[in-house]
Amino acid sequence: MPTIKDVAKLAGVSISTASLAFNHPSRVAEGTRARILDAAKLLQYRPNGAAHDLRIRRTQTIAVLLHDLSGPFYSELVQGVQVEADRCHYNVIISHSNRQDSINRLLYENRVDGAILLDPNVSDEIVLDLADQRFPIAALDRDLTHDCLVSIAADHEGGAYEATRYLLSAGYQNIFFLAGPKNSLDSQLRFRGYQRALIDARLSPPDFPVAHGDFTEAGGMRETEKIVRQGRLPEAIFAANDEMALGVLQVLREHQIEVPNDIGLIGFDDIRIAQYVTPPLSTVHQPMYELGLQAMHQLLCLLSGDPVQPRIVLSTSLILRGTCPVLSEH
Amino acid sequence: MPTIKDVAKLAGVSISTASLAFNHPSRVAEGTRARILDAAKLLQYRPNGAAHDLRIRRTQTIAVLLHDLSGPFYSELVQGVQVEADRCHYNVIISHSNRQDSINRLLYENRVDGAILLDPNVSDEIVLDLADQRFPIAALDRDLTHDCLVSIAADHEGGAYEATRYLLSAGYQNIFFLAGPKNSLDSQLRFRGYQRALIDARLSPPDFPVAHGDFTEAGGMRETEKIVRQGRLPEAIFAANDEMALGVLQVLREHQIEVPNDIGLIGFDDIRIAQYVTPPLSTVHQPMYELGLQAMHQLLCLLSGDPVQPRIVLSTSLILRGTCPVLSEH
DNA sequence: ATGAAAGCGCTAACAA
DNA sequence: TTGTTAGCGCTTTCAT
Repeated sequence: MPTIKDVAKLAGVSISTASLAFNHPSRVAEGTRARILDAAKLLQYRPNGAAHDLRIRRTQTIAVLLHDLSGPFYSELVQGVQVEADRCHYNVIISHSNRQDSINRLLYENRVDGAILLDPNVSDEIVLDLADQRFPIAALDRDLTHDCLVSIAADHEGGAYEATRYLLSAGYQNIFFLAGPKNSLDSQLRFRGYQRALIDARLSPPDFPVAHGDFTEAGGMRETEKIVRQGRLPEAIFAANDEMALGVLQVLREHQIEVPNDIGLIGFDDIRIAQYVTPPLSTVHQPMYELGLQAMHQLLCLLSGDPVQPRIVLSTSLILRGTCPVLSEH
Repeated sequence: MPTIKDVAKLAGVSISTASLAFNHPSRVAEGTRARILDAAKLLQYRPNGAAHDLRIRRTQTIAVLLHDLSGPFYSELVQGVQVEADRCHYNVIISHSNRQDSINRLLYENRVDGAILLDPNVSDEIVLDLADQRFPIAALDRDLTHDCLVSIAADHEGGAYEATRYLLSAGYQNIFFLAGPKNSLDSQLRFRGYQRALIDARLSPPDFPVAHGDFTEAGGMRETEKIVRQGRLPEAIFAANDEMALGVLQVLREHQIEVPNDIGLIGFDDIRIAQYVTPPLSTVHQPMYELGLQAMHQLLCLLSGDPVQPRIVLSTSLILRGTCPVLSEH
């Protein structure tokens, strides 16, 4: 494997001139440069990235850690990240491993200049530890404060509040909340919004009917089965995410319970499938693209020492489709 | 930023002993090791990956290049890759940039030990050039031969043949093929399968009714609109991918053309949405997970010098759902 | 415009 | 078991 040394030798110049020819073409005579480039081509020279990075002490790369990349959901996020990264000539690599050493490798070994984290597998502790070591991080859907870190999230609580309020205004009284895993911050925030809407509407706190799914379609089915079997059908269900709502919809259909006539349903996320099911799923849209864009933007500010907004919350929007009545005055 | 030198100094040992403590713990006395680890923790030492990689001349990392990561479609592929990589302690990074320099960086600058390519943006020429330079590659959905390269693909032609044959056996005669972009190998192969099925069935080659979409839902809609407007509705449509089939379905519904009674439809890929639309889309399933697994497996063989299967074709399977009649004898 | 030389942080002979 | 030493391939002063 040829090195820059071989190229220099073949071109009859010193190593430094060869290096110059690649990195600052204008600082080397045209003829010399041509000779060097020719030599490189002839030898099939491939620069060694590790040596380069070691020397300049930067990688010009940021990592995006996702624990799950199913759905165009994350695709949009990455799209946003990519656009902003491209604008500033940064490179993006995505990792979606669950192996701890693989994560460490990226975060702890200076293999990237910073990271965007959307991965519940990485504990808050680790995130703060990294930030302590001045590793710039954009954390999505976390509630963390640190001067080397920015937090970005959709307004989960506000979105849930709006959805619940809407259900209420559509005449549904008894609204069931299908939560996500107990330790999910997103789910907790969405529950809070739901709760607040109910309290606001009734003045006295009711006995919130809640079950915990696991954010999967199967989990949604399971919990819905239970509800149906117990014969205590609510007037509406607000699912903490669309995946579970998909499961709800399916079980409801199996039992010939009509949506939205017999029961209303709203999900959260606005995954692509939401618009294809029958009836199309009403849901709370998260601005994933914008989230990605902002995350990358703030991260770049962190990297360049520019002032950042340490905490960004982006608005969601309620998408009314077929699983709840569409009120004209809305 | 502390280096291994600082750690060594604080622990009162030489640099090499410190290095040993990290890389071959058993080769250093327990007490010494403990001191070194303590020092590292105290200093918040972070190994420098670039220096490490430069020295050992390997990255223990492979790149997966995707031009599009929407859909659980690619998620499954990556899942397969990851599982196999984990088994062999390799790291995986995913890149989904379209910027040429970003791609080069990964492929041409020794930043990874090998790559899995599923990205039509990278030309066959470049792929062969890389292989020439002994950069190990697993190429998906390409027709390439090289001793430093493995080709992996689903049996596009066979899958299309089976789907078309099925449509024929279900009684549809006039079957329209909605192709992908003209330069797409996948689309070409699928067309070939379709063509062969028709020829086999009729003995004399018919005038194949074909239109070219662009593999998107919007493209599917556009082409279907044309067909409908011209009033020359075929008995069935075989779409070169599910995205386009989604568009077909939608336009058909808008025109109150009933599927599968008025017209049959089969797609290709088995994206997740396929099972959620109404009626659920019949399609040809590609074993994405298996494809990813095999790609990574062969790549690892290439990397370790083990014998490889230079060309792997995995079977597809016809998934019968609601957009074509389900024949009992099938 | 070009070259000599130092050194980025690390690993691995080899020697002690 | 530990230390000495020589690079890995590259960029970048600083001379010339």
